[in-house]
Amino acid sequence: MDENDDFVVQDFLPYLLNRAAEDSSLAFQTLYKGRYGMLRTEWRVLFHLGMYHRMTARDISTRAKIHKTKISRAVAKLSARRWVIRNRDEADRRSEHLELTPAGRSVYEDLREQAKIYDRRLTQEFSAGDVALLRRMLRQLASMETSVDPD
Amino acid sequence: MDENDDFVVQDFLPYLLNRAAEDSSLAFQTLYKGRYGMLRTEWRVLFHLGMYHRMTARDISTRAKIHKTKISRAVAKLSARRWVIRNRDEADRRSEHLELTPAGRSVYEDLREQAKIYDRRLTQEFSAGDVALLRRMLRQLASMETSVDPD
DNA sequence: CGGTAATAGTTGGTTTTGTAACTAACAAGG
DNA sequence: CCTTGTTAGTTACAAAACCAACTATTACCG
Repeated sequence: MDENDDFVVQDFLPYLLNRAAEDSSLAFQTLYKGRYGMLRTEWRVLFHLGMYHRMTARDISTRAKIHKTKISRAVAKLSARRWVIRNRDEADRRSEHLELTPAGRSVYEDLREQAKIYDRRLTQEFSAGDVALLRRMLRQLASMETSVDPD
Repeated sequence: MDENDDFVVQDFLPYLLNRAAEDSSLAFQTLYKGRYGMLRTEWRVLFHLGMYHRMTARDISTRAKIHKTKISRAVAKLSARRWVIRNRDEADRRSEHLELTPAGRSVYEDLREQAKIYDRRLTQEFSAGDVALLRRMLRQLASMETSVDPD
């Protein structure tokens, strides 16, 4: 237990990441919460459907690494609000395909626009190169693929 | 709502930050949970006391941006385990000064060592310069001061 | 086929968090 | 002093997350 070495827990990467994540998410959270009464998981499910147009709960679970129970409840709410439509797969009746309704899509479009603005505000104090590097490192830390694989 | 512009929500910084934070914290979380049955807030309180030796709940709240109810509960648990000692401030009997016991300090020392190792593992695939930049950017995004101000 | 295992999604019960109200102690102005 | 306001910390109740067991359906394999 060497007391006088260089590592300080305040620089511990998971700590810094969590702090940055919490703080940077806060204002945007109040936006989708206040404007649409959505929870974070609902917003995440919504934007995945906005991007990929047609996914099963399992697809979202795999891609976004969200547990299936959270997705199940999020989809239930989104579907009750008629923002998402569920279509049972007739070839495999266990799973169902999810899609945004036009109403759901307009919510998505709105929040996507807001996210874009918000993202710019967060990154404006950094150089474009630094921001690009930051995103690359974050993706790698999250063991996400850098490339966007098609369906 | 321009569909074919460049912004994709998957690059949304709060999303990337949250994913990286969750994934990078996971293994370490199982460590302090499994080894000491601690929650994240308890670990955070512990390491703040490990660094600063003597703080009030409010000090921790301010510095770590943790809500006072969470700290209250964390301190209650840490104190029940005799890892933290509470000393009421006789000049202002509302607040109490918190310190690690020897047992608490040895838990801290152990976890700090583990954190150091874990941090190295997380960052080893990046260059030292990139990691330094990453930490700087994360601190800035969390609106934390870069300098460590003394008590 | 028939039985066991695996998968998609849901539900229930327990923890954990978040929010608001609370107690106790101090501060400040009349 | 004594009312009003503020601060440190705790507690209670509601919302959300977590984990385990459950149903329904398909896959595998003797």
